[in-house]
Amino acid sequence: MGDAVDAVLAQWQRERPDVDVWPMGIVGRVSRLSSLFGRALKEFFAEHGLESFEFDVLATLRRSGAPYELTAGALLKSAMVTSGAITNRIDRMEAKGLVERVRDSEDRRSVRIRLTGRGLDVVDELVALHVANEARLLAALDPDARDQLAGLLRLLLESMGDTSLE
Amino acid sequence: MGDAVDAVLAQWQRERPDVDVWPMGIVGRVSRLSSLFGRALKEFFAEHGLESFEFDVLATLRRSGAPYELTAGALLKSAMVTSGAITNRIDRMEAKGLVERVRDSEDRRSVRIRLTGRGLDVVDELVALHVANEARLLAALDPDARDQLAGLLRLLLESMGDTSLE
DNA sequence: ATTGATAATCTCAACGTTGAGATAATCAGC
DNA sequence: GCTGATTATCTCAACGTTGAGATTATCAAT
Repeated sequence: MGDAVDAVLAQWQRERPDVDVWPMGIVGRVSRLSSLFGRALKEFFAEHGLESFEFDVLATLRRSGAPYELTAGALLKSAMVTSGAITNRIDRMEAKGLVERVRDSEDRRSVRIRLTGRGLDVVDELVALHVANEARLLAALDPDARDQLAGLLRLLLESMGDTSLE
Repeated sequence: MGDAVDAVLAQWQRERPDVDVWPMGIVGRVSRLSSLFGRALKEFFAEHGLESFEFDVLATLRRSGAPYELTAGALLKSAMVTSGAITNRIDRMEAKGLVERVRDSEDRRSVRIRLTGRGLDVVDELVALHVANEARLLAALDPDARDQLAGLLRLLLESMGDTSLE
């Protein structure tokens, strides 16, 4: 009974009973869980010859709908990384033939990143397997618990301004 | 109404109605939330002249109780990073006078990392402020919601083997 | 039209992590 | 006591991200 964070909370309670460290029970767990999920996904994608970030870019383009293209800026926000990272990622994915850069003729500052035929095939073949793998990681939750958890996380994200529109 | 992940789920529903992507509603939110928490904490610690990882090491040593020392290996597991990263972090914290290395006379392979007086002062002064800052980030949750969320996250962590003992 | 402000992307040096291998110490079995 | 396996930490080259600045394009106001 108890995860690693329970042990942390118990230690604080013993050492600093004057401080109620309950927030660590949430922030700490979110952080550890994110790290564990990240490792599991990395392993899964490696088995399919992809980096995690590659699937992330492919999926972002795929779910945006035909013609499967977005600006570099849109990809950057979605991935929550800096501009240098996106440039680097797209460079490598372009070299692998998963995406291509298309200069926007309307606004020539923009670069549209477009899924290639191969990129579309890869993501369409993988998405169901990926979701099944994630479902496996979440097998400890019954359907009610899933909804509760998603709802609580949504509440926090909204309160921190993580909305889609802006 | 709706966070960024809701928008992602709606896109998938439109583009690939044959795949039920509910797991992304949890894995994706945990990942985004962890990233947002990380940024907020980084900012908070910077205001107090620390890196996030520095507080993390200080706190891990502090809550272990007197004499406030742990092996490099214990710190490594707690921080979920690799050995190279811990060596590097301790090097820098030693240079700043926050911790010191003590070779274990029982097992001379081990190195015990010990809080200095200054390190102890820093963490003891900061922990209450840090927790208050985290509580601010979680203000959207009422006490019941906090307990529910912590419980659901614990369930997942336990199922993924994130236990304290081993 | 010109000017200045804003916007989108790319460049690149500094920095931190990873992860395999090196080093050194301890343990288990013969 | 040796020998081999194991354990703990450190080393270091490869790699990816950050973030400030450069570049190029567009927009707004005059």
